[in-house]
This record gives sequence, structure tokens and C-alpha cells, in this order.
Amino acid sequence: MAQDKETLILEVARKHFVQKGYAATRTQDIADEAGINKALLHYYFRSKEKLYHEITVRILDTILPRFAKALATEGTFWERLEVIVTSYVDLFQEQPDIPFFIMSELSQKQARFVEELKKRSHHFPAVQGFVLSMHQEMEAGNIRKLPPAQLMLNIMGMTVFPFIAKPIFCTVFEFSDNDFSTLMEERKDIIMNFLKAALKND
Amino acid sequence: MAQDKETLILEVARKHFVQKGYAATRTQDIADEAGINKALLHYYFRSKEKLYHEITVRILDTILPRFAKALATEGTFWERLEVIVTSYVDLFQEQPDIPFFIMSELSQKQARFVEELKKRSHHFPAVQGFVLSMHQEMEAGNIRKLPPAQLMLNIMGMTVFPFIAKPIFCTVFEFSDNDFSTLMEERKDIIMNFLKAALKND
DNA sequence: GCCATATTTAACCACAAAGTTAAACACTTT
DNA sequence: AAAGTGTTTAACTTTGTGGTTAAATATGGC
Repeated sequence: MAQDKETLILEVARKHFVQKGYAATRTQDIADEAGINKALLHYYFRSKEKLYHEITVRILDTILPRFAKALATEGTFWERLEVIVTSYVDLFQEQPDIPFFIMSELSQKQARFVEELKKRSHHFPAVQGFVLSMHQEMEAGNIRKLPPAQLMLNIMGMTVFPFIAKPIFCTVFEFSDNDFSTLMEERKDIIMNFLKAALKND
Repeated sequence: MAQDKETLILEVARKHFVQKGYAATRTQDIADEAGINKALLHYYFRSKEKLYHEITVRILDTILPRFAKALATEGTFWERLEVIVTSYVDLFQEQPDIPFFIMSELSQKQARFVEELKKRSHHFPAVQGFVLSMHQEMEAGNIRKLPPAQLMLNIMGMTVFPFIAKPIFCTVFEFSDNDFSTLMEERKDIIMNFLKAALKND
């Protein structure tokens, strides 16, 4: 549970906004589920818009630093890659609704959201840094050559996609939430081995 | 343009619903953009809900058969895999909004949408068929062994994810729509080569 | 006991959006 | 010319929802 009503509201609101999006969320529903009334919502956050903004900001502020940190780790290429993959999987295991929310925000309010993104992240440079390290590894002949953007898509696709596709995947394969969770734990190694095999230079 | 007003409405409505979701879409906006009035909307479709349903049905009816066909192709494992990857990429190149829409529907109205899915598709058996063929190939020692569900996630992740992540990807890598499109064409081969290398049995 | 902050109550307003209707008009077919 | 279908116009009702308010009531620290 929550310490005070204010954070309780934030928690409930977050759940609704992330699951259903802004337009489909009723402030009344948030109030009901938090066991308070609209007047208190107004008291703390003034408006639905402000509440929503507060939530996106908080999400970005928990996610982006972890992304950046993972991308900027010191070490060999393979060490860095492993940190990235495991960090992402761990993060999404904790907060499975995040990836979908981000994608959703981005595909709608692109301009505004990208602004917010740029404002509060050293994320993009971190990506560029890792891309560079991929490139160097290719030039050094340590891994097979392919366009860095494509390799990035392969890595992110294998890592992030399962969490976005979870509902359809669990339906088709008849997996429970627990099954899925253990599959994702296994997956860290699976991805690393897959990448090692795919990138081996012969 | 559209032949008659009815299909024009469907086209405009589809665009709005797919981009913004049900709740954020205004019937008035649809009417305005289609150059007609709400009365005509009502004349043809009775309600927003019915119009929306009509659209999801039409989307599923164009997508699912193509999925099923790709998954059920005859041939060797690698031939089948190539058909799947290229079919998916081609489909999403034509209709880039589809993957996100499907994921979005599924993560919200799971129960109802899955019903609709099951009702109008032989998709699931097709997936099972391909999974079986993966399994046989592993048993025969032709490709490296790994849990079929994991391999499926790798394939789908690399193939589908880029289209979902397009907005963020294009932002980070400063790609235009055209850049992205050519990248996806390249990608068919990239994915196939990546898979071949990753699955090679040594 | 007093004061500040938190919280409830119970209204209420304003507005946007969906849905509805009736009448008229246009166009084509018969 | 009549009939049917498509389409517009212009109103209207209804409902949902966000926002607002003022007063009353707790609650806890000083």
C-alpha cells in the first residue's frame, strides 16, 4: 500500500494511464479505486492533464537513468552487451507495462514526448556510444560485419519485443504469467548465446 | 480516394482509430475529415462502437489470412522461414500502423479481442505447425537446439519489433521515413543471415 | 486549545461528445 | 411521374466527464 494519499493516487493513476491511455482513463475511476474523491484529486494535482504529466515524468525519471547506465557500462563489447540485455530484461520484469507505454506515447504525441525525452536524458548519446563500440568491434574483425542500426534492432527486438507481445504470446502458447516470467529469466542467456553464435567471425 | 462515401468513412475512421485508439477518436473528426456529417455516419453505421468493430474485423480479415498463409507454406525449414520473414516485413511495410494496433488491442481488451481472433483465424494451428517444424529440424541435428518458444520470440522480435519501435528508432538514429523503409527492405536478408549464423550447428 | 494541513461532503457548472430526429433535397431507377 | 436510396441540414436530447466551490470535519503538531 501507499504511505499517504498523494502517492496512493499516483500509483492508481499510473496503473490506469499506462494500461488504458490518457483518453480512456476516467478521473472518477482513479478516485474510486484510490478510495478518495475527485475533490482531493483536484487538491493535489489540479487537473487530469497535470496528473498525467506528473506520471510520465516519473516514469521517464526511473527508466531513462537505468537505460543510460546500462548502455554506458565499462568493459569489453560482450560484457557491455550482457549488461544491456540483462538490465533491460530485469527492468521489464519489474515493470512489464513500461515498454508498451513508451511505444504508445511515442507513436501518438511524438513531438511533445520526444521533447520531454530529450530534456531529461543522456540516453541518446549513450546509444551512440554503444553503437560506436559495435562498429569498432566489427572493424577489429572480432565480430561479423553488419550495419550497426540493424544489429541494434536485432538486439532490442529480441530483448524488448517479448514484453510488448506478452498478451498475444501467452495466448498462442498457453503460457501463464509465471511461465512467462521464467521464460524471460532463461531468455537472458538465450539471447546472449544467440548473439554470440550469430556474430562469430569465421 | 474512395468509390463511395461508405468506404471513404471506413478509411478515415480506420486511420483515426488505429492512430489514436477508440477513446481518443471523435466521430465528429471522422465526419469532418471525410467531408460528411454525423447523420450520415449514423445512417451507415449506427454508432461509434459498431463502426469501430467493423474496422477491427476488416483489419483482422486482411491480416490473419496472410499470416496463416505465410506460416503454412510448404518447403524446407529455411524456405518456410524466409517466406515468413519476408511476408511479415512486406505486410508491415504496406500497413505500418497494424502491428502497434494489434498489440494495443490485445493489451487492453484481451478477452474480447482474443475471442474475435480465435473466431476468425486458423492462425494458431499455423503457428503450432511451424513450431513443430522447428522442433524437427533441431532433433534432426540440422540446427542448434533451443526452446522453440524462444526461437519464435527471436524471429518475431527481429521482424516485428522495428515496426513498433519505428518512432523512437527514427528519432534516435535520425532516420527519415524513406531511410526506414529501405532499412526494412535490407532487413529481410539481414535477418535471414543472422538466423542462419545463429542456428548453425557446429 | 489553536493552527495548519489533509480530507470529506455535496453540491454544482460547463462543455464536449454521442446519439437522434424530422424534414428537405438530390439522384437514379423504373 | 413515382419510388427508393443516398445525403444534407439543423436542430435537439442525453450523457459523461472534468473541473470547481464552500463549508464542514478530521488530524496531528505546537
